[in-house]
Amino acid sequence: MTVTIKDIARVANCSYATVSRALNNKPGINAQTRQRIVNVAGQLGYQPNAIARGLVMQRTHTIGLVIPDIVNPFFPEIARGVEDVASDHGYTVFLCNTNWDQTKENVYLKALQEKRVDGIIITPSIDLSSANGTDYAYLNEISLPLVIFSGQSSTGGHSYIEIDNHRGGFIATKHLIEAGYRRIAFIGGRESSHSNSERLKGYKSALTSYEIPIDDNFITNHDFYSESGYALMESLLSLPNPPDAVFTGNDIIALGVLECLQKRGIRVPEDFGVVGFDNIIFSGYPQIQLTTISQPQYLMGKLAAEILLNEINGLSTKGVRKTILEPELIIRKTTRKLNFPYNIREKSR
Amino acid sequence: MTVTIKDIARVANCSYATVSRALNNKPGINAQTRQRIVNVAGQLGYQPNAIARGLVMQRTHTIGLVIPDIVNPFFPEIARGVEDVASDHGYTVFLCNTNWDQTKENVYLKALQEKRVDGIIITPSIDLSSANGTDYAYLNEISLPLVIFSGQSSTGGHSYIEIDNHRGGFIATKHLIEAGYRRIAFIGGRESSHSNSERLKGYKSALTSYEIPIDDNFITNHDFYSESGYALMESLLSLPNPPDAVFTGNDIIALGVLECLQKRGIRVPEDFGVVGFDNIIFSGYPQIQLTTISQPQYLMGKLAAEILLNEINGLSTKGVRKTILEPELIIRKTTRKLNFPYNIREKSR
DNA sequence: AATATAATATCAAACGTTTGCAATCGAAAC
DNA sequence: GTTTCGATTGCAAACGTTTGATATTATATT
Repeated sequence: MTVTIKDIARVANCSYATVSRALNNKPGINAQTRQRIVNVAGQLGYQPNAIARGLVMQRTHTIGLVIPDIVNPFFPEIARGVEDVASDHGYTVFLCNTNWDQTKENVYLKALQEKRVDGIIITPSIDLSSANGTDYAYLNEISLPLVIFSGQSSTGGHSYIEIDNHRGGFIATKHLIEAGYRRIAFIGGRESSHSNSERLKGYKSALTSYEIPIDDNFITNHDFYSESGYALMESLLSLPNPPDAVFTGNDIIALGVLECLQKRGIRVPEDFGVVGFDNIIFSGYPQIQLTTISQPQYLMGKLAAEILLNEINGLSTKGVRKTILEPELIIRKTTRKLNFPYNIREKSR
Repeated sequence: MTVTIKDIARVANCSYATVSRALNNKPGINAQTRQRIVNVAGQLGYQPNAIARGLVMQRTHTIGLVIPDIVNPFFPEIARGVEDVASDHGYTVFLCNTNWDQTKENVYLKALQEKRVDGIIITPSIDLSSANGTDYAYLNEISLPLVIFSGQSSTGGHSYIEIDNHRGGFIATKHLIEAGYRRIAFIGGRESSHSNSERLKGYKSALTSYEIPIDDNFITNHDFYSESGYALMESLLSLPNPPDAVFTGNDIIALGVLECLQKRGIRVPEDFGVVGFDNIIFSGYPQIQLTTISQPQYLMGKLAAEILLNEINGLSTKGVRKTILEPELIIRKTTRKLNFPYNIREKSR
């Protein structure tokens, strides 16, 4: 049925070793025979079998990308970044979407290893640094090149790349404070997510810096979905002394928050400020104009892939590489301008 | 380094044929030996080599998904759908994002075949039915199970699934007409895209049904991106006799259109109506509220994968299967309510 | 006790490549 | 006319599985 190297050898009248060498531009083949073989291969419509090749080469030119939520526009940009560099280097990527499901994450990781991918990029659905060891020990058991995206290695044994989430949370909150909001709440996503908990820490740190007391009732977490943002906003507003601003775990949550606010007829930014995180493309749309913290998504995807590919090809200098990017505050229309002489001085962090 | 079936055989003191059968729950193995082997495998941390298995089985439990734009929220939902059913059936999916680049599409298709995927789901970047044969002959040369997503087979040789784009274009335009808009323009995406040209045909057909003349100046095409929608809206507005409504090739374009309109201070829906296509999640957000044509994205992804898997496993009744779903008009806030007694009768299509 | 039968285990080929080593072949060198 | 050398080419093993055919063993049957 399918044509193999042996078929070519038969019609080109040579051994299949020669065919292999000719087709792969290996040295030591007569130019004419090479040409003859190439012609025959073309005529027969030969398509090399990457599976067979992978078996002997112990390399599949395949990488795995494990992400928690392909529907959040943050991740497609990442995926595009890794995919672009992967394909530029002749690699193909397995997409694994976990829906924040740890079990699924484990299943995928196992499958990827069985499929003998050359490396893995993963956004773990839980915080490796705080998780109890047993849960996520498996990540440390992976001997493949692996880069952790937006999360840190629990052992320090893997490269990772992320934005400085703590700082991101800090400048977001600082901005709210400077814009004159005082009762600032936090609506996070998954409590167990690394990025989420770092952002929360940044939030707390900013409040502390400005000597604003931290109110535990103002700190909420649930999901990285807008429904969750909507619901938590509802509950925050029903507090006896509700907040006048909120910093959210990501932009999607913020959209839910905005929806709630609009429904309640609360004016943004006049009476209520909101700052998101990620700067997904939709946050910049004129109807939304969400103030947020920017992550260079496509670039981060590219970087992650480059780091991984270097590691795969043994080019990385001494293994583990930690890349931390600077977050950037994007001021738009969901926070008011600083025009209150509040006379506040930021304490050093 | 890595432990193989032979290692297990050695310590379990049996042949590796036995190990294989034991681990795969094949019959004819003594319960005790099986248990012993399973134990050994566990102790050694054995991970089956899917590459080797794929070579002998001629099956990789892998499918390819080729889409033109992972960043358009339409496609991540699709991807999630196919991935969910794939993973439920023990399949892994290669994600291939072409950025509407035909060359890239070809490269990917070749790579997928070389990697011996069991099947492919593809949204072709050009219209197969109208493309000149040579260009897209390659799709017909693919002997793998293949389902065409949102596009039709040029030969009828492949299954496909899509929404009725013609009808979608028709009801979108009809709605604009019934809402009282009269100078209705079309801002499409890729002219060569199947779905786009079908939607355009539907648009024309609706105008004709209502005896509204078709103005070629009102028919524009470029990209499926919002920048393109913005730019084309600009140019339409600079026409001596500009339109008062627009039907766009997809929601993303509509967002660009809306942005332009807002910038120009044109009131929507009072003075200008816009209808999109796809009903991506963001179209429903309170700040956007775009009237559009709905496609059940996740479901379509699931269906595509199910059809493909059936074909792979030889379950499909007699090969080619054509699935065409009904589009649904979602009326929101970018078109005004029908409150003009225009006294118009729809001609039968 | 000898034979038939069923249960279990092994052998070896196959899947389609790559590659170290050996073999061949001309021609150049002596 | 040998010998030697370099350029080509071929051989065969290896990668890690699966599986049909066969061999072995234990049990049941007479």
